[in-house]
Amino acid sequence: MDKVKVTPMYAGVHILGAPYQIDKEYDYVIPEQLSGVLDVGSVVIVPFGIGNRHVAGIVSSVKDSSEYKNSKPIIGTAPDNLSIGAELYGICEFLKDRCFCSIGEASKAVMPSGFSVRTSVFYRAGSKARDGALNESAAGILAYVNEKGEVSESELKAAFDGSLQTLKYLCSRGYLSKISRADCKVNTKNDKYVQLKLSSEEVSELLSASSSSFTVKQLSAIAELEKNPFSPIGELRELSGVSDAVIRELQKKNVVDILPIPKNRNPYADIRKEEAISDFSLSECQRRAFDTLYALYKDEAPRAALLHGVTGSGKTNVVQKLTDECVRDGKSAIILVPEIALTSQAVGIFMKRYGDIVAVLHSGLSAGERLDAWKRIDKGEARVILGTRSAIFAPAKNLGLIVIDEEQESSFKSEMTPRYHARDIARYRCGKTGAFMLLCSATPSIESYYKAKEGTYTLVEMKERYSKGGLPTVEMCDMRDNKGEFPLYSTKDGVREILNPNFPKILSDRLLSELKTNLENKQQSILFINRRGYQSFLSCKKCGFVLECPHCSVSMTYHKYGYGSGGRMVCHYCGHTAELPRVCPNCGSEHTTTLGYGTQLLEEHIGMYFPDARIVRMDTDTTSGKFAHDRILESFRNGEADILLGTQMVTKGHDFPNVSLVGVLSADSCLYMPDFRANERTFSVMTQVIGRAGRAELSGRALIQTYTPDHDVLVTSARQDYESFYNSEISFRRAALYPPFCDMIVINFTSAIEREATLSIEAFGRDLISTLNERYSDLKLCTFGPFKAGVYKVAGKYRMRFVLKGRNSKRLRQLISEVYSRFLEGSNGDVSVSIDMDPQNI
DNA sequence: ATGTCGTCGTAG
DNA sequence: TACGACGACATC
Repeated sequence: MDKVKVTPMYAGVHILGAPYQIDKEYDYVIPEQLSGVLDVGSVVIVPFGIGNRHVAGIVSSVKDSSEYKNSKPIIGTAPDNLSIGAELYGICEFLKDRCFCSIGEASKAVMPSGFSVRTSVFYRAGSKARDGALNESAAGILAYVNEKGEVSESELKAAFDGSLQTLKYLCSRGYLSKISRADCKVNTKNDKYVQLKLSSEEVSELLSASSSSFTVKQLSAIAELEKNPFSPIGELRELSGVSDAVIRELQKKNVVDILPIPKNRNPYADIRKEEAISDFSLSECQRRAFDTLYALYKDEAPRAALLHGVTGSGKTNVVQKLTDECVRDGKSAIILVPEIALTSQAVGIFMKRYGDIVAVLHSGLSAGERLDAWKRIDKGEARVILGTRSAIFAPAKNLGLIVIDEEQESSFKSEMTPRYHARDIARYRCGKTGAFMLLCSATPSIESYYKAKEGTYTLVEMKERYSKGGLPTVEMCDMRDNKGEFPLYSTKDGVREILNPNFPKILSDRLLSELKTNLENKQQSILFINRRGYQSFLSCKKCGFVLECPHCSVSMTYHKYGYGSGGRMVCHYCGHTAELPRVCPNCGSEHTTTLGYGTQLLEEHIGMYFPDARIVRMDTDTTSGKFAHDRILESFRNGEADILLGTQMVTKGHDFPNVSLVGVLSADSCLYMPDFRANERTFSVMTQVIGRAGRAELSGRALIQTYTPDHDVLVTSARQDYESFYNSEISFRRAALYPPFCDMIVINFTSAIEREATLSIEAFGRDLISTLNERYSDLKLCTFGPFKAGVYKVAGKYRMRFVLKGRNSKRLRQLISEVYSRFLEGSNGDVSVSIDMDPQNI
């Protein structure tokens, strides 16, 4: 007898737009025409709710029976039968369990790109219209719909304002019927560019005219545009020192166009696989590491390893050789890097090596590009996947290897819902597929190193530098002894004038003389400083007032624009800007002053000491444009500048053969942050930035300016002595009960209404503690709070938090999920809650 | 979230 | 008696 093939008749579906409390599997009938087409992970359109609104859902199971008696039928599928597949659907469930998000929110993180489904509502003539008196507006709407046949709700709203009640009335009386339709969209992201519409003659005429109808700011924007007549609006804003409003004004005056340009330039188009793969051989040390890792990779069981190698030990080479093997075996590899800026470098290396089977995934790509890459991976055409955090969701087929480079970086943790850590997803995927997970770092996170020591991961160490230069020599520069910088004089017109009387003493004599030496020897230097902007705050000498952002509880930073005197106060949290006040807003005194220093001031300062030095500054303000990052690094690498100064960005794994000096301006500003990971981060940053010196032939040296030269973290990082640092840090973590000896859960409450935030977090806390005592007393859990977040107010919203310490067990997550759902059911939307498992910032 | 249904208060 | 506001309730 022939086997009868049973086609499943029902599909379990999760509604994508459903909030957490009601996010569960709903059973739908699979209609005839869709039988056999649907599978776990398929995106479908279904009727939902009493009004049968058409909404998007994702198939979570297919089955031939359902408990539920009144299942509705599935309407249809997304275009191209879009499906994330069973493996990625599994990740969504994992995310829901770990991050307390809905399947819909999880799938948004996992799906190819800005895919979205919008439901629109239409009205058409009803079937059973009764006669009767209609008021004027109802009759008008009815006539309008009857004439057009079918009209969208948005059109009706526009044509007859506020007609919602009337529409409802007409529907309930059968005059009209409501139709819901869902359409799927792939959003295109745009960059705003400004295009100058004047010729250079017209511009010079404008600029030289004694009086004109343009303001100073408008003219400075035009002058800047002349140099680059087509530039991103953000870059123009920074370079010319004007706000968007000024640029919009120019648009009104018909001098510029503001154009939305889809982010669709493919930055990697011109990189092609080289004819012959430029091969290299591994050093003895690298070879040993590779052999161990290769054996683990070959093992069928899921394995994980931590590759700990000092800066410059050539971890990338080992990773490449391992990827070679993975590719040769016909498997896929996912390689994660911490930042977009680092992808281009990696892309160069990998494209040349593997050509067309490389796919790149990161948030800087256009929606179309990302969808493209996603599909190539999904079809199995691309097998070497390179990207940032979200690339961990790549639909790789036959996964063999996941590499996380610089695994300690906090950028692997998402700060948006779902607040996942790429490392956890990697572990989950490797567990499911038997792939090999490799974490790489010169300064591993304490958690990972602990796991490696405990044997959860295999620890592989590389202690030798690949290059000849050896480790840089490090010198602590005790700023308490610093006698101050030598004064600079100008002798213009025979008058001796001190040029830098008001500058804070931020550079030690040592650093200045080393910089001088380097300039004379035509070698390059890198300076690292932790703050951007010109000066960190504005304060009144008379009353002590400090200018705060009106929307946030932080002080505003002074930013100088260009090298004129113009500048504005900027909030680094919400982006709000304000004029520099002439007098103290509190007491009216004229004796206000700006204090502290940032990248801009340092740049200006260095420029005064070394007028002939070519300096580039790299911080978020100078890297807003697309590829600005690459451009700056490339020009520095090519020797077009002598000194590179900037924030964290300058510390990341770039190879600069001609850099022999690294200076850290204020090592102390990284320490003493109110975060239990402050030491770890400082150690990591210090080690990385020191490691920038002396990569090739040159021997390097590093100068660390500090007020606490004996600080354990600085001393150990100066020696590049991770082991000692780890030992002291791990005993602190053990004593104070911090990860890895517990898991932390932070529950954040945010509301524009201060009282609401306080009241709801208190209610939540009460419910949590009583539920814990009554029904979860078996859990060992410490609760702290509620208290205000470190920065209480951001962008006008008050933030409260509740902190839990305990073991991240199934049962703990159940408790949290239960209390969270209960809270959501009773909430009115004034307060938003987010739950963060093992946050990177406390 | 979103929409429906039932109960209650107030205007007519 | 009738209509609108508000809360409970369900979503396959």
